[in-house]
Amino acid sequence: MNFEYLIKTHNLKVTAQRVSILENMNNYGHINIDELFLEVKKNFNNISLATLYKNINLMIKNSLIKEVKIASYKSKYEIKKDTHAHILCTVCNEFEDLDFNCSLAVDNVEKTTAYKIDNSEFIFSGICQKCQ
Amino acid sequence: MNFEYLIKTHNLKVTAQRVSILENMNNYGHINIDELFLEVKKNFNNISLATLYKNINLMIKNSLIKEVKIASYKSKYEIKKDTHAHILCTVCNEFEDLDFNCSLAVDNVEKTTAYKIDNSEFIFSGICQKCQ
DNA sequence: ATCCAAAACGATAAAAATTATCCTTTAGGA
DNA sequence: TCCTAAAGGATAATTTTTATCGTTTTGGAT
Repeated sequence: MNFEYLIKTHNLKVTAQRVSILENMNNYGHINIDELFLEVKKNFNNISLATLYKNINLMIKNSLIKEVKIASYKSKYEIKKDTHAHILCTVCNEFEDLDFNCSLAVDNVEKTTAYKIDNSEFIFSGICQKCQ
Repeated sequence: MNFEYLIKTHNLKVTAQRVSILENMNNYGHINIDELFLEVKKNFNNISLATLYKNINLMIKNSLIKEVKIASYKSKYEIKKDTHAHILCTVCNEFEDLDFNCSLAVDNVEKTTAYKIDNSEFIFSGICQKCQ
């Protein structure tokens, strides 16, 4: 994935710190602030936590990344892609994307509520096969 | 709704503060910590914010209430009931329950992933009819 | 009704998470 | 190469949440 291009097309200046943030989000799939801070520190020993927060907030505002809030866990951040559901194992804490057709549900809800839906969050949680 | 009974059956001692917390959650449907603090203060002028946090955490642990986390909003709390979806208007911030068949989706996901699902969160957001 | 221990309360301190400020450095267009 | 707006790091301040502690209350046993 070309992170420089991704940053540019979202009207932000390209910095090495930002590229590193996106690289790590991409490697992890989803990453929380503490994990991200540790990872980015490997490249930029003196990166400020404030810089991390500022970038995350800015990238969210500019629709480059997305925050996923999960009850009793820290927020996770991911690079924006097509709407997709998530599934969490509350035993091993594995958290993954799900191949689930969200648009069917969205269409249905738009019809019954007359809302214009522009975002939907689906989080399933339970116990994965390995942990059962 | 009998809140005393609800508290007792969840193995907690009945206090006037807890009843007030549940009453307000029930009245609002969903309420965040700040709103709840203001409301409960009307009955208990000297209630401590710490007490509110302690009770919320305890009631969550004992499955009496539930936290709903929403990106870029403060968490909302609601009395536990059957799994249901939520919908948010990002213009007027109205937040309501949705009559949406979650169990169909859960069944589907259980089959395709081999997870044992015990909870699911569905949050739709967009613009309600009035705000369009 | 009274007593008692565990639990809950309020006040407050402490810790954790997030944001703001300020000065220096850098990105990227002119 | 120059210049300005933006980004970085350091740090302070603010906000949010949790822990502590002494007092009070709940609810079961007497």
